[in-house]
Amino acid sequence: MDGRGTAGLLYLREEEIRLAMELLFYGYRDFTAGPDAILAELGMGRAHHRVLYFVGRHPGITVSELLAILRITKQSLGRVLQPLIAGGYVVQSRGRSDRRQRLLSLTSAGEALERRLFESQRALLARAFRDAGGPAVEGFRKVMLGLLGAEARARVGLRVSVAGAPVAGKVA
Amino acid sequence: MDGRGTAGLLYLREEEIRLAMELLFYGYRDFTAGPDAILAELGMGRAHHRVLYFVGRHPGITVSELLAILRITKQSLGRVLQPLIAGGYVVQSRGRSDRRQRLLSLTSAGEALERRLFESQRALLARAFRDAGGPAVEGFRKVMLGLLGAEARARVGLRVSVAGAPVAGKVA
DNA sequence: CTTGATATGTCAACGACACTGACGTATCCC
DNA sequence: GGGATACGTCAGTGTCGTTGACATATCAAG
Repeated sequence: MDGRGTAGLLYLREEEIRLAMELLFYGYRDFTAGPDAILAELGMGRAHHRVLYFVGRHPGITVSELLAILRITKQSLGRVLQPLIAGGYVVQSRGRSDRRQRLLSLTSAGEALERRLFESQRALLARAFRDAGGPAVEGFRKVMLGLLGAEARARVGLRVSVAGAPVAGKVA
Repeated sequence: MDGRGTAGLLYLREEEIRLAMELLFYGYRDFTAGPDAILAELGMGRAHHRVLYFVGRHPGITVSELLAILRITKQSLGRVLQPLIAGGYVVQSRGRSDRRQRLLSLTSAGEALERRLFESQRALLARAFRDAGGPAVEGFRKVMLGLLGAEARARVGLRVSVAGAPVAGKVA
């Protein structure tokens, strides 16, 4: 009736791809809206959140490692890290084996703020997970993992493969 | 053995949430890397891509509608729209029923560029979909939809519910 | 036909967050 | 001692968002 033939499949395929693109665009934006609002009140932005998050996840992380995760320059990190240190959210300590390193950790104030930002996103994500159901969450992880480059996949890959399973060992 | 009791469940739950957060962070970044590189060669950025994308999706869209989708100010849009018009990627035409409106459409050059950007992301997304499998893709859509706010959900919600089904009607 | 609302454009200033390039210091390691 | 490494910082630039103010064209209603 429409004479599309195989082109019809390509059309649907493209629609599926574009739908996913829009879900990622809107989803990422709405997912970050909560923390953005909280941070704005404190005169901070998304870059501060990222530092708080990864320092919280990796206490004692070096500046170099943090730069590699965020993929920004040290100049960019400095602009956001200094206020966090001055504001009492992050502390530096010299490396024990290598005294050139500055190991970063959260203060209790830093932990509290990171927790507050986390809870904002946790609420949204937990609701989305609950509404979608367990198998859907598993599918979500699979697809998202496929979007990661080699470097990022190496960072989270192991955790994806065991997510949901009651593993007692360290997950970091 | 570790005496966690119910706290253990909460711990795993939090790990699951943090994993999703990191997947979204790394995934969004790596997903946009392809277009970013192409656009950089043309002296454009991600904002130009978004305009090209949504104008391509909605030929004849008004400036107001585009602003509502992107959630930016007209000043921000202007800075990115003017170069696209000057570069011959987008054309404006006065609205027929309302001559105040400037309806936006892509030129053939605009369509070609949008197509090039699209193909870059399509390749990545198609591979992720294929590797993950059909049910996983369905789960991905469900979870992502749950992250959208009411406004964005109204824009893509209908399409999500019928995605994958061979619907002949209009999908926009 | 005047008048108020609407759609759009634009000037100016600013802020957040990224970049390159260059340089300095402390420390490590050979 | 000397080169490499880890980190910090100064200076300049670019993208992309913001607010505020103002101009113009057009619509829609009294």
